[in-house]
Amino acid sequence: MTEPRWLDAAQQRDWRAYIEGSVRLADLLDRDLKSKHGLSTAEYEILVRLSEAPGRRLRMAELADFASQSRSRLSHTVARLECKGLVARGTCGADKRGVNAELTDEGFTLLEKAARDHVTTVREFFIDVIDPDDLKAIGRAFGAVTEQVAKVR
Amino acid sequence: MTEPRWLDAAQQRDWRAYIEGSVRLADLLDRDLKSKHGLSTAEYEILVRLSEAPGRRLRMAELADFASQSRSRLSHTVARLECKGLVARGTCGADKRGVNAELTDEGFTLLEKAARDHVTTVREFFIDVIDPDDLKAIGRAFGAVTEQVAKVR
DNA sequence: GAAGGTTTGTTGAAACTTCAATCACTATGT
DNA sequence: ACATAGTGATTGAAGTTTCAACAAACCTTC
Repeated sequence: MTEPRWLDAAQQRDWRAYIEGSVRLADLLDRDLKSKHGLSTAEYEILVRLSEAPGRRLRMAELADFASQSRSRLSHTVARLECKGLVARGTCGADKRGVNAELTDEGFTLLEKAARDHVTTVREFFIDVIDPDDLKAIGRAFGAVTEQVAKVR
Repeated sequence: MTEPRWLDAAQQRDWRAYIEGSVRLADLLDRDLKSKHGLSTAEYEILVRLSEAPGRRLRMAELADFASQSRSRLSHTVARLECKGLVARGTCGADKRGVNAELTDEGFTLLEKAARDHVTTVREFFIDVIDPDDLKAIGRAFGAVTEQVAKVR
């Protein structure tokens, strides 16, 4: 059994700080969104992506990709959002297999409110506690991570 | 309704890069651990914390804290780990409410194997694709995030 | 020393995610 | 034109997490 390249003390500290911080932050953001607007982070992410798409609509597969969710998970979640009246589903013209998810007016209104609170919380617990240069570093680093993960997918 | 302080373009780019990268990385690590060793990230985290504790044992509440999990979740997860024979539960002497979770030899052996593979994957998709200075920045930043989150809990 | 409040850990049900199977449609090759 | 494979999306069941309620032990204070 070949010995792996273990992390040195500093790398381990940084990696663990990241794990702990990211879990705690995700937890907090989730509770915040849920308590104030009844949305999970996953649902919020879906609404955001739809709101930015042309015509506020996207095919399920694209939406799944933008929101970093599996298709199955997206199906279930969109079904729930449809029940709440925040999203509507319809067939898209060309490909009869395709399904479009579209943000309803009600969904857009809710999202506008949720986004305001959300950005405030993101600032309070993330942006405003981080040195601006460190934030840039985070952007670079996680861009690289995404690229690397994409290579094997 | 007062207008919130929205993120500027660069902040938004960095924040989104982080969200996407962290979700994709967590996903990948989870699948990796599960396929190679049958462990979820949450279970792995628990085994790691136990392995580092004196006597390889910890009270449930401490373990929950170290592993950034709710007590309820920990109860369920430890129950599953106990079924698999990786962890054992016993009462702790002083406080009769307390329960100790202890890593079994079998659990330790599995963890040793899992940790080797895990560190390799963490390197491949995180450590080794990030500039060392950026990694330090991540450590600083998420340390600050953890502190800030801890203030309100 | 008993009442009231807090902490610890578990439980069951509800909500959510994952996994494998499936269905409907499209694309390809012969 | 037909068979075959591939793609898009959904489904139900199994597994996991969250939530609220609970019981047992501890702590305080009168």
